[in-house]
Amino acid sequence: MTTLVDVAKKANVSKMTVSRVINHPDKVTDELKQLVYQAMRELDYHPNMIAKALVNKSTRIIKLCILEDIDTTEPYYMNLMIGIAKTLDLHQYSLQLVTRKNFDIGNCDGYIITGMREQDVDWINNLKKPVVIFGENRYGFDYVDTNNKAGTYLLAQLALEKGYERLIYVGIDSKESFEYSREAGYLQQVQEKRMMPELHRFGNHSHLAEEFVRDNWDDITKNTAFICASDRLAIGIERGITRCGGKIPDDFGVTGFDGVFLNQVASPKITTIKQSIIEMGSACGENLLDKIDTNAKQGALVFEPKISLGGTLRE
Amino acid sequence: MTTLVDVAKKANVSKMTVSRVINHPDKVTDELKQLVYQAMRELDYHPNMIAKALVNKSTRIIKLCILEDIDTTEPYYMNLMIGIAKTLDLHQYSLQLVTRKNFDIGNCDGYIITGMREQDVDWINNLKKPVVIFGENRYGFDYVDTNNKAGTYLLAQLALEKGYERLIYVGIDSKESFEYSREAGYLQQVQEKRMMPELHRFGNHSHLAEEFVRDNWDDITKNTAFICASDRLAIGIERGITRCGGKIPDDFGVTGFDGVFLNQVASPKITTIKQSIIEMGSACGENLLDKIDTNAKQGALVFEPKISLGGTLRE
DNA sequence: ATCCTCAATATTATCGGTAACAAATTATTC
DNA sequence: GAATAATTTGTTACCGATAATATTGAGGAT
Repeated sequence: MTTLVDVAKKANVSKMTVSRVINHPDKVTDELKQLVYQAMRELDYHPNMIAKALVNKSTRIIKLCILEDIDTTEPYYMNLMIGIAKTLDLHQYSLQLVTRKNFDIGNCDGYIITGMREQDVDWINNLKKPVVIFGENRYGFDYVDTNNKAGTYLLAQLALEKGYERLIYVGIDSKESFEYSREAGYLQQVQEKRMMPELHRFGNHSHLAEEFVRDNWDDITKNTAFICASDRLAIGIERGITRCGGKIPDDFGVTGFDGVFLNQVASPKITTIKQSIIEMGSACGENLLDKIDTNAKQGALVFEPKISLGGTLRE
Repeated sequence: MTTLVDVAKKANVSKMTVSRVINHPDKVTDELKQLVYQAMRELDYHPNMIAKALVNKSTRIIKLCILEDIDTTEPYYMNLMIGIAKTLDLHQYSLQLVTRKNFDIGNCDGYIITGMREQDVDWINNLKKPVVIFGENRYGFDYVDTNNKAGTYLLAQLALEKGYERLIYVGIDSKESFEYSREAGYLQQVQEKRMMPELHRFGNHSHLAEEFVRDNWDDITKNTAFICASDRLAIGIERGITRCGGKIPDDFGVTGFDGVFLNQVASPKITTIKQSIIEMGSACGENLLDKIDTNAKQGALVFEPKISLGGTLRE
């Protein structure tokens, strides 16, 4: 392994100059800088992160804290982890998976938190290290998420374009920010078209949505599309309609949200919002590392939603 | 953060003595050792891994090299990674995901390799850092795997106990060690019972197994059980039998192998071997870290298979 | 020419450990 | 009981980087 000193010798400067070329290039004359760059190239120099970490008193560990229950059959967290790990590995950081319980065991340089709820706010505010939240929030924490509002807005728009005349929103019975945003997207679309909003909320289980359809089958007129807040609910609606003898997509439309795994099981596949969780995970990592380096607020990083066409809307 | 020096002061010894208590406790008198332990406890001392890494010229990075294509919807690799990461995090190592292509970018302390084939042997032999293979092999590399032979042996035994009178083995058309072992398990069971072995091999796709059933439906007598080398093949067999009007499990039995995700989609669920990939991943990590510390061969670590009962065998 | 700035570069100390060597203590031998 | 060997503990140097401080040298003012 070539070190600073090797480069310094080759360039005929002190090792401090080499260090400065890397960390404060503006404080070195161009002439020397060129010499140093040249030497670094010739020796294929890569800084030793461990030495850096030692003097910076850093750990090169990032903790990923998942506050909700993990369903390992959902590739959601797999993708999130892959995305985060990709970035962290690139910078030679190590990812540590923690829960709220073992959160405080061992040091780290920063946190990525997902599944945050209102009750976690105080706790997060008191953390001493940089934090990035995966999932939108309204408490001013830096976060990365899909544009939830735009997602339902676009799906509702698409449903209307396909000729469905009534839009029923099927939401998740929860006070989380993403749910409000998804409702807001639906509402905005419906209001722009001067339609009657119809909202229902359930726990995020397919059978609850299915029951809803069966219980209200008589009131569900043909040419209705259901804008659902999750694929899970959408699958329940789809099943309910099919069991009641309704025809998808001819007489009824269904849209979901999330579309990672569940969609593979549904038939026909749900028209839904496809989130690039891997990419978003990477972004979480990048944001957090930036924040650690510069100590600067990162703000919100919002990914624009992409519609994944299934067979639950016409055409 | 308390350091060696803090502990040394408190215990009234030199920091070298503290270091020795940690790394070479046999070279320190019990008396001093007790003093030092006491001080460490009182100050809640945890060694700084980064400093350790610097002086040991280690990177605290382990590369996980997956040589086959990753299907992110299969929780297989997710679980493997979770298992490995769990162990590595505990020891403050960082996991880096690499492919054969970007394998040489950046340093590391050791490798975990999965999906190894014959053609990779020379390459692995030439690696300069400790290696543990995930998946059995016959080239003397340290590895972690399920006892593949015992798996099919047990499933075949179970099928016979349930009264199926003919056992057909449906294997994967590949020269990999695990496949030979699974065949061997079936063969041993069949030979012990002095039955005629019947082996078939296909690429690992459900539709190939399904076609096989349809093409040979006339020759497939009632009361036959299919011992398959993978869940994927088992699902194909299951579908083939059902489509041909056969009754599972009354007239036909099916067993699989692996049972991570696919099994959730099958109906009825396949009776298969359940592998605790997470645990095996942890074991890979432990083995590798041991190997890095002690430089000693770890040998093979074989997990005994557990049968996961589905609905594809009688009773 | 002398003194003073200010910028560019070099030197030194430090992060928290460990190995190699030196010193001190104890045990063994004749 | 002195000489020597063996064991235990302490000192020093070093791993590879960076911050703080010291040094050098060029240009400006007097």
